[in-house]
This record gives sequence, C-alpha cells and structure tokens, in this order.
Amino acid sequence: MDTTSPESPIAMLQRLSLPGLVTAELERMILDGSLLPGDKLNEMALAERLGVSRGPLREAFRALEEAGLLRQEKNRGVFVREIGAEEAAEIFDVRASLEALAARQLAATRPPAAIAHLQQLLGELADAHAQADGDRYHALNLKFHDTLVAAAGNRTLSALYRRLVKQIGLFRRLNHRDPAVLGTSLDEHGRILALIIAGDSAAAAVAIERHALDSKARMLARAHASHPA
Amino acid sequence: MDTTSPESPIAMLQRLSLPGLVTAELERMILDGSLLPGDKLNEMALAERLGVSRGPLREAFRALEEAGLLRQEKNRGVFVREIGAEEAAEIFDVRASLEALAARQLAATRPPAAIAHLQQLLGELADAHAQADGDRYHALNLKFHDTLVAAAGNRTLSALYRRLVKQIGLFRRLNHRDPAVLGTSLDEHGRILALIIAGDSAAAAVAIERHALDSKARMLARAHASHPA
DNA sequence: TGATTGTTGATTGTCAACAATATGCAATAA
DNA sequence: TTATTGCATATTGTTGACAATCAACAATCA
Repeated sequence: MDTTSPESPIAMLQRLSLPGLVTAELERMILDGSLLPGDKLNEMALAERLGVSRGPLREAFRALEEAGLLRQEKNRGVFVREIGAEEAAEIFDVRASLEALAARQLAATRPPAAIAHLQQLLGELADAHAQADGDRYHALNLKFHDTLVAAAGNRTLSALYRRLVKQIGLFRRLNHRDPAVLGTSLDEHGRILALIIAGDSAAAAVAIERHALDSKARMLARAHASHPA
Repeated sequence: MDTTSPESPIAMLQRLSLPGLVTAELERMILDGSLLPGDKLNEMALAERLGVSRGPLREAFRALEEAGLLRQEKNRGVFVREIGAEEAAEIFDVRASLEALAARQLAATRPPAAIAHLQQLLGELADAHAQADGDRYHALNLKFHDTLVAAAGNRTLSALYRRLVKQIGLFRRLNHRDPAVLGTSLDEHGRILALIIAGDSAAAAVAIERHALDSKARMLARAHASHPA
C-alpha cells in the first residue's frame, strides 16, 4: 500500500468521478475564456470531446448551474450564463461586504504565516506593477484577495467569496492592462495590509470595502464606456 | 392559447423538468425534517418512490450537493450533510454580514411597500409572541429577515442569504419554544425596523448584525448545553 | 477463538437506446 | 412575394441495462 505520495493512485481513483472531473473541466474552460458568456454547450459534441457519455456531463451541468455559471433552457440546451452591469454591481457589493468581514476577522487574529504570505504577494504585485505587466498584476491581485479572505479562517466565507469571483468572470471581459488602474490599486493593497497588521479591524474593513467599491466603480465605468446602451 | 392564468399549463410543462422537480422535492424534504442530517439517500428506493428513473435523481443530487445540502461519497452514496458547531458559527458570521449589508441598503432606499410589509410582519410577530406560539414565531422570524433582505433589492445578496439559511437548517435542531428567546428577539426586530425607517443606514447595519450575532451566541450556547462533547 | 478469504447481493457509476422537442429548410398556398 | 404547412434532422430528456464497487456474511485457516 503506497502511502508515501500525497494521495495514492488508488485513493485518487476512489475519490474522483466523471461528473466531478467534467464539472472541474467545464469550470476551467469558463474561467479561462475557452467558453464565453452566451455560448451554448452541445451535450453530444461535448460528451464526445471529453470522452464520456452524456449522463455524467448532464450531472456536471446541474452542478455548474447551481454554482451560477451555467443556465439551462429545457429542451433547448445549456448556456454559459451572461451577467449584465446590474448583476455585476450586485456581486461587487456583496463581495465588498464579504471582504470587509474577512479583513475584520484577519485583523483580529493576524496569523504570522498568512501575514508573511500576503506581504510576499504585495512584493510581487509591486514587481508586476513596475514592469507594467497587466496580466500578471491581475492574477496576483486575485491571489492577494483570495489569500486574504482565506486567511480569515472562515471556510463558508471563502467558499462564497470564490463563488462570486467566478461569477464576476462572466461579466464582459475588460482590459486589465490600463496603466491608470495599476497605481491606485497597489497603494490600496499596501494600506489594507498595514491596517490588518496593526490590528485595526474597523479601519481595515472600511479600507477594503472602499477598495472593492472603487474597483466596482471603475469596472462599471469601463463597461459603460465600451457599450453605452 | 391560454394566457389568462399566471402561467399556462403549456408554459409550465416547457419550463419544468424532472431533475428540477426532484431537486425541489428533496430540498423540501431536507428543510422540513423528513430527511435528517446524516441520512443516506438510496438512489433506487428514492427513484422508485418519486416515480422517476435514477438519471434525473442523480442530476438533482449534483445540484443539491453544490448547494451545500448534500454530500457525496463515490461508490458509497449520497448523504444529507451534517453541520457542526464550528461551521454553524461561520455561517452565522457571514449571514450577519449579509444582513448588515441588506439593512444598510434598505435604510437608504426605504421602499414604502416593503416597509409596510415588514411592519405587518412585526405585528404578526407580536401576536405570536403574545400567544407564546414558538413555531409560528420562528416561521415569522425567518419571514421577517428574508423579507428585509429581499427588500434591499440585491438579488445576488438574497440568493446567498437564502442559501445560508437553508444550510443552517442542517445544524442540529433546537427548541424554538423557549420563552426566554422570544422577548429579546421581538424588541430587536422593532428597533432594527425603526432605524431603517429613520434612514439611519449605519445604525441599522450595526443593530441587525448585533441581533444576528446574538442569535448565533444563543444557538451555539444551546447546542453546547445539549451536547457538551 | 480471532483473523483471513471467498462469495453473494445491493448499490452506485456509466453507457447506449428510445422518446420527445425544437429548429431549419423545402414545398405549397394565398 | 410572403406566409403557412410539412418534413427531416439534430438535440435534449429519460429510461433501462450492464459494469464496477462495496458491504455483509459464511467458510476456512491458524
């Protein structure tokens, strides 16, 4: 019995199911842009492409539908869900509230390992900013926030937060490369982390919520500029 | 073409699917206590009982699993999820945060119809309290909070809130009939609504969050008294 | 007697087939 | 020419069958 690896092939086989794997694969395709909002998912083609029968695929559809990433129309098929400006605004508001809770809780506990990790991410954010590497900055930005929320130690909170982050990905894609976005955002991360380290729960919550709502305003302004209607 | 009723039989048939109906039925069974935390769901028996084949039932399982109400063990079956005190505490914290956001937004908008509805519910709560009718009080309590959150007008917020309310139902059942619980809770509802009507967003948010966290403390204290573990 | 092996039956996981529905295109009528 | 009807095809919804896995029990061994 091989127990030297993190997870043995046997244990992995006992844990993984086709619906689970298909769910993960579809989610990946949605998040990385292979599947776009509004795209229709053809069961037969997709089942053939993934090398499974339609049953597990349909199970995966139901999971992703409940996760808010797909929508089903009976007898007409399943589509990647589209999110408009109004719903995006709702998501941002809720997300800001969840982040504020996380910052408040994190400022109260301040686990050294998490703080160190966040500080490292801040450094990497500064690097990406110095190199005007928008893609890298964006990815690190997400990582910073996710790490912060996870470090609060409330798994229900983390799960909901991630759920919303995935959903907001369905909002029309925006250009992360605009240099004007980068500077403001970097300063804010530093300030939020400093407040957390200082143990100022209330100020940290306010700062991160303000930061999130600023992001919302910027994103919605951009979306409005691209499509005035 | 019959369009006089809210939804014609044809439209209903076009909308409703077996997986959707089964999902709703299982959820009802979980929420009304027909299915208890830890119960194992036997596919064959349940499919026969509901008069469907196992395919739609499995689809329903995936949806409810994603909703946090069921958990699957591959090759061993599906179980109603159990929630312990730690997770319950997490859920309460997040719920309180969401309710605070709702109260803040509601105090800013104060839609007359929603306010009237909440005031009516408050009256009904007082009736139930006067009659020491714990079950009715509990149901109205849930209704009051749900109405308040929904009235904030953020559908993402409402959906997440409802998701958490359903999940908290998996926590061990407690006696709602204890008279000591009733008085405090009624006063708080009145105070929260008054602050909302007064348009004091910040105070309303603080009051409702305090209320929610008080509920958390009471529920956890009771759970601890029942099972010191 | 306790541990191990073998067998059986129940259940879960997946697939393929059939029924039902929607869509698109061609033929027909006005 | 436009609108309507009919037909064929593709796709979705559901079912039943088969394979794989697990748990329980009986038989055997040390």
